[in-house]
Amino acid sequence: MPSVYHPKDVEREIEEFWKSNNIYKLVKDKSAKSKKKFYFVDGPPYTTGRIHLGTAWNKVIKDTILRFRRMRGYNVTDTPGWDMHGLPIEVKVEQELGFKTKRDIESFGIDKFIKKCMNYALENKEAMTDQFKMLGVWMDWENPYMTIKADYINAAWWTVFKAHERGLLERKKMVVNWCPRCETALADAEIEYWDEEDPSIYVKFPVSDNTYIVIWTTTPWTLPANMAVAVHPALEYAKIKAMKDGRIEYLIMAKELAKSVLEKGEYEVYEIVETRLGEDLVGLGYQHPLVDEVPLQKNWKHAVYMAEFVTAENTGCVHVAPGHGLEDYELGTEVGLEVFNPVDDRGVFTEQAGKYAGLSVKEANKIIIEDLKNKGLLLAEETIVHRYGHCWRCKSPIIYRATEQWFLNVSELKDLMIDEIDKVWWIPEWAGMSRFKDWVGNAKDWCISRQRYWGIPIPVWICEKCKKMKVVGNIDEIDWQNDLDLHRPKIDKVTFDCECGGTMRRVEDVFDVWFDSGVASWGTLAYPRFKDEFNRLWPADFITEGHDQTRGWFYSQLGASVIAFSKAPYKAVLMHGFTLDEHGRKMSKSLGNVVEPEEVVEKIGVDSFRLYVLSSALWEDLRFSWDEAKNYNRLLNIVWNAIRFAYTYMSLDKYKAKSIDEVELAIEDKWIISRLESLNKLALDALENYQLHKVVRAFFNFFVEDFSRWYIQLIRPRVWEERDSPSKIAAYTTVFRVVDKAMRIISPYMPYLAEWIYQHFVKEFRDAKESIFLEEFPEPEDLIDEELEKAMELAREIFEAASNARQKARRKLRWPLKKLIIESEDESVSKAVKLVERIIKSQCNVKEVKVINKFEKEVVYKPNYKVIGPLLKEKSKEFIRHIESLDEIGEYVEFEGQRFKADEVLIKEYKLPDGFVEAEFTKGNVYLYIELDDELKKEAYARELVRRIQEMRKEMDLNVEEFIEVYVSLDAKLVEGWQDYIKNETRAIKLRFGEIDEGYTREWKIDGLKFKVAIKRLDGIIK
RNA sequence: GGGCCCGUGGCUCAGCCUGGUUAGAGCGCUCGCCUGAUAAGCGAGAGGUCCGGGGUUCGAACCCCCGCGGGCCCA
Repeated sequence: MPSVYHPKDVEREIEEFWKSNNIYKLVKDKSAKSKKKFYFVDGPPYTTGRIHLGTAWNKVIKDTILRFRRMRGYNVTDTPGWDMHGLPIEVKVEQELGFKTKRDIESFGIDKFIKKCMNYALENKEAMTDQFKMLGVWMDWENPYMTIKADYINAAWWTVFKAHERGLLERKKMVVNWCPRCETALADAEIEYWDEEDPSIYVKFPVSDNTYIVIWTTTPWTLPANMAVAVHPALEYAKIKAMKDGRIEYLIMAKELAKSVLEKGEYEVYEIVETRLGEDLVGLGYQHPLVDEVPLQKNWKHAVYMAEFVTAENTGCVHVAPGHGLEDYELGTEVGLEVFNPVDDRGVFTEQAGKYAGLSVKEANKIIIEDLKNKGLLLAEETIVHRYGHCWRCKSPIIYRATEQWFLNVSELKDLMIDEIDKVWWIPEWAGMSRFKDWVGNAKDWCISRQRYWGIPIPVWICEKCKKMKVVGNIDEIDWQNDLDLHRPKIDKVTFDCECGGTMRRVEDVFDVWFDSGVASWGTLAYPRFKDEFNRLWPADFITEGHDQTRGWFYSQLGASVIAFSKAPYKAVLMHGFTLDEHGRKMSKSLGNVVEPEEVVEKIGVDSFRLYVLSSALWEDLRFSWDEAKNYNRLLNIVWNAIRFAYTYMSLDKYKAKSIDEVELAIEDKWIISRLESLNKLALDALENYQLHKVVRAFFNFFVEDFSRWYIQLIRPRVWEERDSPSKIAAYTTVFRVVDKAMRIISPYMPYLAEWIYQHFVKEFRDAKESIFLEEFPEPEDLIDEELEKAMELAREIFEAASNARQKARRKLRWPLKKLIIESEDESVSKAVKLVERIIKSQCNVKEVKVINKFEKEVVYKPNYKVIGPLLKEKSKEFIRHIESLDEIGEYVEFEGQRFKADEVLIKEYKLPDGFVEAEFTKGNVYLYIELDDELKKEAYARELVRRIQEMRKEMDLNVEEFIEVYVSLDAKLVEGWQDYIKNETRAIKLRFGEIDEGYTREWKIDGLKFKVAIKRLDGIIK
């Protein structure tokens, strides 16, 4: 084994091994034989071309779960998916071609444009596949599901057909989010909000000559489409007589808001002349403020209506434009207002807007404000910073427009959806029960149509003559040749003959891309073209995505599935967090804080990366910290070194695996085996319950803390015993069991290193499978001994306390000490210590360990001057002398007829007997006797000498098994009785004291005593 | 305005569901130790109003309520 863990080498070797031996396929074949199914559906990443840290995290979670399930004997579905349609790609291609509007696309040619989009998606898919593979993600990369393929499109069409059958598909005029750049409708899920500065104006709508009703708006451009004013029925409104620049006006607005509005309008004096409830204002007519500029407005009557959505904010009177607001539209439909929308697809005013025709809404804002000012209708003008919606792809501010769109009426299915949410296992629970339910509870009908090109064509054909509608639910109803045929513009040429003799043509729209992925749980199985797999697998056993998918994929899938099957499409959903930078900010190019997965993997290796991202609660955001990530590399290095230590000796001794029943286990062996089984139990439970982070912690706690830092230290002497020593074989057997099992447990998390260890360590000592991933995930065995685990815990605590005491007394661990006294009132301590006494002795390097209830200490009372002084003043000295004369001190001290509480006037101190140093542990104290007698000193010197000879052997670069001759310029008496020990430890054939002979020589110092050591190597001489 | 989540040493995070020793870990810092796992490793020390306030309880980081701060989503 190489002396240092180089993740790159490990990854390269294992990747090559997997590839040339077809391991993934072997694992799949094995998995395929199982009857236990595990249907996982991949949330398809959008083919943007590069994965980021979040996507990497996402796939690592999935891969870890899938590897675990395969090892648990499940037949795992691991089809990866790709989300390949939609605006993001269109926008990218448009940018590449320098296009500004849809007209550019039309003149370029839709067919060529679609081809570009398709190539773009396919190329990106390839690039991203490589990136995922680089993370060790084992999925069926050769056979992914793609939203652009015929089978998949068929699934989408079939779903819409189902909706149609159930009367849930509807074309209706509705106010929708509209992107003026992309010239299409957008779903709520496609809107990004951020703060933006907008005008905030108060406008007077003329009721009569000098009377006005005052409204407020941040979108002056919607005023040309104003049709009404809404007031809240129960709100109190006031008519106010107000004066400004010598003119008197009567203004109508909510009474409680009047003051602030009038101040904004800089009115000098004002008084309320009349108040009325909102409901009493209904029917009050007014003149459209821009009637001269928008002549069409003359055709309609404008008046006040009441509406519940009005709140006591701004003026309490709401400008209503049914063509530009959802609530406005709903009110308009209710009371029969005209839905006037003089804005076209590009966000430009049409001829209907009179004076404003040809202006974009943004440009019109300024001019409209100017016009209102000139007409004396602008009460006040300010700006406001508020959250405004933007197109998720091109970032343009959206507008609201009433247009004809296709809807899935999912709001009718809300109750069913919520019932289904209850049946799903959510991890964490609040992801579904609180967050998701809240979103679904507010769900509106789903606008699934987009006026775009690169998407699944909506399979609705309408007769030009009689308007009869046909929904195609099966792609075989039309003539198609290859997988990618079913796109625009080809599909647009397909027509059907109508019964009426007319021709049916397809509506031009394509689907909202969220609808694509919404059908993934059956689309990936090519249902309904093929039914077997679907019948066997559906619904999904497990999905996992980030919390942004609450309104995204969790929702689109639930909606589509409830339409198609009246049932949730998944049984368990793990919601994970976002990756943020280490300060908790979003990673973004503009902030310059983006960390690329490649960079991380390059620096610390795939396994470290995977362990890092799986180490904290998955549903919480991950603040990426380089220091933390690097730490996992360090931990793996410890794992490596621990295994390397064992490997060195086990391979030297040509160890062959034995069962633990065949050897006589020492107490520490039984202990680490018990710990191993505890880990096994915890890991299995955590993985089955999707608590992935718990395993990472437990694993390192076990492998680094228990195994490397403690167990290996305990067995070191056993490892150096002669070749056939049963105690050594028992240690090897234990080590082997630990490594073998622990690697299988952690292999889903760190596939490369675990496989490497399996190939180079496990296979060396036992018959093994071709790959660790052909092994079973270990089943916990009944070898947990809690009493022993507790006892060992205590031993470690005592060791730490003893180390602490040594540190205080400056006694190196290498120097043996006479005795260690453990003081504890806890009955269990003495029992536990007995169990592990040998270990405590050897680790603490003491000759004797004793447990007692009470360590006798001399009690010394010292006067508490701080208290005594102020209390007794000039008598203090006398009092102190009195105390010093007492032989014994009870609870009270009598002095000149007064009683003092002893613990108030005295400070009680304990004095340890000479030679002892104290330290505490959780269940008591330890007392270490640190005085050295001659015998101990000889041993200490011997150990010091051994240490130095070893150091020199290393400097000479000697083989571990090589023999030497040693000369030491010391008096042999100093190590009397320890000469054999020294020879044994250093593999010295000869050990001479006195004069230095020849060989490699160095000067040393022990305890201030200077001397020389010379070492001669004995080439070729074997004892 | 509403929903959800988060707030624990300088930093990154466990623990909270299911209340119970002296609240843990890693990193960083200081001081040591060990060493044929050695371009490693280990220990100790310092460092905490568990966001604040109230409540329930014999007992609250944990359960409840009210605030404050941050994030996401909605209006």
